[in-house]
Amino acid sequence: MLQKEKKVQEHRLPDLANVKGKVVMRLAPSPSGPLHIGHSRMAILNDEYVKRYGGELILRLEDTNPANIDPFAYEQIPRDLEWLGVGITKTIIQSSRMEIYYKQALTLLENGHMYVCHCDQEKFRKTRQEGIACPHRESDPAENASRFRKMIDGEYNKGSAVAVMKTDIAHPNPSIRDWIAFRMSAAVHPMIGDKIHLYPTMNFSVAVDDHLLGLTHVIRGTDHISNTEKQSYIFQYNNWKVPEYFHYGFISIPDVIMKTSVIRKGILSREYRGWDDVKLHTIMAMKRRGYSPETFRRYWIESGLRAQNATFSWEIFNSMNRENVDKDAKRLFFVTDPVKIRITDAKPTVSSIPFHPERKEMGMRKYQIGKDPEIFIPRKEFESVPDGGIIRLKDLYNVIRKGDSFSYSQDQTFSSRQTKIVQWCPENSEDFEVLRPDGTVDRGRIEPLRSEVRGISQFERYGYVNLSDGYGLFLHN
RNA sequence: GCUCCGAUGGUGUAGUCCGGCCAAGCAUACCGGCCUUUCAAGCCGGCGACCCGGGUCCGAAUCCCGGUCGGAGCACCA
Repeated sequence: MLQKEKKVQEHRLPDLANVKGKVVMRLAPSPSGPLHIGHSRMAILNDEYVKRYGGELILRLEDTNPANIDPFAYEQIPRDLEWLGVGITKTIIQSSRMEIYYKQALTLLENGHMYVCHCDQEKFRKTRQEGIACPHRESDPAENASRFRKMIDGEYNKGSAVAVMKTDIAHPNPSIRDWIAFRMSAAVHPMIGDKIHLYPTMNFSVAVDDHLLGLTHVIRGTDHISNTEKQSYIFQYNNWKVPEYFHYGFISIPDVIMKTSVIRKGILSREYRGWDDVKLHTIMAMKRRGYSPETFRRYWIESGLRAQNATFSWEIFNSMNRENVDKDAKRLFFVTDPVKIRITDAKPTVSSIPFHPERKEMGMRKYQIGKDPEIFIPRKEFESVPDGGIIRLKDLYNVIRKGDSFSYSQDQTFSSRQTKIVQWCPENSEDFEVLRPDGTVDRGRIEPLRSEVRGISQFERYGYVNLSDGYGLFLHN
């Protein structure tokens, strides 16, 4: 059967400014854990533009803070991106580029654009807040360079020396005044071990790499606006061509833990089974529940990249996903909190219900129903029928309540508006559990032919459920 | 406090750069209808918005000024 093509207005991302031929863009997650739904936005937006204009999409793993790295992320992030349909053309890891950063720093130091500062953290913060230069700011470039080499060699401890980018000590925005470009860390880096203890800060390595990689366009959140200005000093000092920047507004996603460190803690404490726990919104977890990658793409394209902040809408996201999964979702009856009822003196029959009302080629669900059958219906429905009341067992027949049992109704007419239509399961149905993302479990009975259903099913009058794991994972209504 | 940004219905957006085709489009939610069969699907229909005040102009959601409200940044995180 032909599905009527639904008229959906095509949302289109605005054009990028200043495109000359191909574009080079990047994704720059920190490997502190697998990607979650929040990351999927920047990934898809960048991917869309590279696909529109042609060019390169570079995955740059930003691991210059050894204290916040999970080795698993290095392998999982590419998998997450692949599942989302994001086409990476090149992957680089910042921790393997230390020599490059050091070299750039030395040049900046020698040209007097950076200095090594030995003020303690408190003092550094205070003088900068007041817009006062510390004595180290005017030290000799050659001396700065030699101190920096000592930092590389690990001759200073954490906190006793930092390398600072000279900007404008009286800049109206205090955070832009002489910002820290390198600091010492005692931590052992999971990828490069403990041989290196001098690390660039994000603003330094990002600026250097954005240039070296030849980025033409950078789209990132508004939270990076002041970083863009900080980074512009490096471009200026080196006389580098500045990429085109665009900052999009922050989207807050309700009921989602965005902090990877919090998730990791929950995994360690066994609150979550792992990164793909149904209570989580990592790409892994959402994939497992049954969301389709097209949903992510469509949602983020429709959201666009306005400078305005917004709230993520699960209603809209789920509605889009429903459109993606419904055509392949076989229907099944799932009876929660089941009550077994006997139907007396019924007309023996074979129930015959399509797996999908609009796709008859998917076949029928057939069950032999005898003369005095016992079946299951939801307790809620059972309790709402008064003695003598009538209910329609969906796709079967009408029954009338008689005390605690039911009798077959001679009158089989009904109206979907006036008669209660209820899903049911035959006696040989199985126990079944559905895990919900709020951590609760719905227990009930599922019809035997569930064994023929893989992937996502629509449990009629209940919701969409992913059956892949042998038990149910609730997707959405 | 300082720096910067934004403001279209319940929610998400289109339109704003280059003022008229916008008495504002789409989606979702909601409401109603349809359907011998999903009181959470499907189809059809309906309700619902340009933050406020001035200005420019024949004409403003769109341009200018002021106000209000909201947000982001102000780390030896990214």
